[in-house]
Amino acid sequence: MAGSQQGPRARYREQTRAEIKDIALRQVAEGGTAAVALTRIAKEVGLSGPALYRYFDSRDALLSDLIRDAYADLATAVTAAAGDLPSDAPARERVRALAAGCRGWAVAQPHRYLLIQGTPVPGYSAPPDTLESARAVLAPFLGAFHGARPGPAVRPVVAQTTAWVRADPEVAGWVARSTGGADGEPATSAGMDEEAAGVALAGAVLAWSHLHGAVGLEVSGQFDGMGHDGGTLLTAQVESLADAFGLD
Amino acid sequence: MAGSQQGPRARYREQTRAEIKDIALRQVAEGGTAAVALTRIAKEVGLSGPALYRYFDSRDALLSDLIRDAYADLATAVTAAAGDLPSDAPARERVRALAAGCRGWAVAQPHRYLLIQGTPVPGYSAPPDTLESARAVLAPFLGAFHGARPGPAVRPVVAQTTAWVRADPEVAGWVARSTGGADGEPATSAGMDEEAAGVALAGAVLAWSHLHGAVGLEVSGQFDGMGHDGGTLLTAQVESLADAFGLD
DNA sequence: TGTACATCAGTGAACGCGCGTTCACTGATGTAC
DNA sequence: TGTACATCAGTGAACGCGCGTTCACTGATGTAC
Repeated sequence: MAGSQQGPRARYREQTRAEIKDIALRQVAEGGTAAVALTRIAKEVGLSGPALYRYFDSRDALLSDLIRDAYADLATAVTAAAGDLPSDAPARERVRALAAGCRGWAVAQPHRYLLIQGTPVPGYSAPPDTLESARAVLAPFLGAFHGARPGPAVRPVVAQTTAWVRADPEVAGWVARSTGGADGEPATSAGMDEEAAGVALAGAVLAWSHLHGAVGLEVSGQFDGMGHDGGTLLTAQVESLADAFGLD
Repeated sequence: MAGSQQGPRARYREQTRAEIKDIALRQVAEGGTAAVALTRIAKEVGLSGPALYRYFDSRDALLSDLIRDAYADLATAVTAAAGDLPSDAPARERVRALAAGCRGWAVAQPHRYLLIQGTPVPGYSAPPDTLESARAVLAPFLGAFHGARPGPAVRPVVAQTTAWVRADPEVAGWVARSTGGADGEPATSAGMDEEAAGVALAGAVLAWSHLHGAVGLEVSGQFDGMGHDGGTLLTAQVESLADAFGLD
């Protein structure tokens, strides 16, 4: 009834879908998004070209799926990194772990990271649920920055995110839920909590930007031959960020 | 004799080359690197397809030129931003100006920035002089971070860059030259100066990473609908960086 | 100033390629009575 | 348990397309004497 129980036909179908995606991912790894070609996928999976249309509506639909999966997977990795910590771990350590988890995932499969972060694909518009997945990645960071004491350097960002939270109740609700506040609390309406939400959101967005910078440079190979370790760079940025937010 | 004096034939040639590049750039803006098509360029510029081969050896050669130009142009913009400052401006202000200059250039022509920073193009290897251009972009930052006092958060990066400077005399020479030290000084060999070079280089690399993060997120449109201003984010990161390096 | 020659811009035809996608059709697998 | 029907996976042929690039060739523009 829940759909998890499925006949052999449906199972085989999922299996083939997965195989198609695997091959497509390998093509991404080898030549970027532009190198994904249904014709070659079909050949490799042992099907005729048109047969692929039983599994994906179009090439774009396939790409959308890959991006969706990558986001979801990254979110899982980051969440797992948070889960490995003792629940009383200090905020700074949480941020460290989250950042390291994110980088670890990206470095292990650069092509999938580029799928998320890379140049928008020509003529291709991201699937709408991407936003939701992006939020899933950010959510753990919100918790880590909840209750932080932002210093002067980052205060303008806090002001901006606070305004954002105030203006968009939907975002406010998301932040409130993600910072682990009980669902019952009216976190959305109380003025004090809006400010706290702004702080948490500012931290998360800044963390995301730091990650995008350090990991992006590393993954796109800009440090090759520079004798540079991307991890060191990211760590430095994360520590600076933690300092700027007065984390313990 | 210097080649700047040229006949009308050569001038017309340069003009056509420029026109071809303009159209190619517009194609990049509209659909990414993959959308650059010689056939369509030829049609638009009023030539037959094969005629383009009088101006560029191949499609890859054309793309290389675009990337080269973008790098050079960004370097010019950043250098100009540095030049607008009074020569006795404090280091923090220098970094601010440099970062703002870089972002300004990128935001004004996002597609060219993506050409530099974006996902590596499938099957395309960057032209060798890219490295030199990248250095030209970084050079002004070296000057700004020269003589900085790095705090604990960024010290691991400094250690790494110092080791790098020590190991690669060519890089050491570049840093020495770019920090405005007189060419006569043996900046490469003296131990004290190697440390200073490491500090400057660490600052520059970190600045680059911060820029890549904030500007990259903004340019690839990840803040759209977030009610977020990329400039605020970048400023916050730059101030944090300046703090971490103890800039005045 | 005029002529002979070299250089260069540009053409049109042709190459083969792989691409995404549609269509009408076949055979196997499930489902309902 | 057996039969009738619906669903689904997969095929092969065909579509038109735009692409990068090569080739042999023409005509205009410069250069040398």
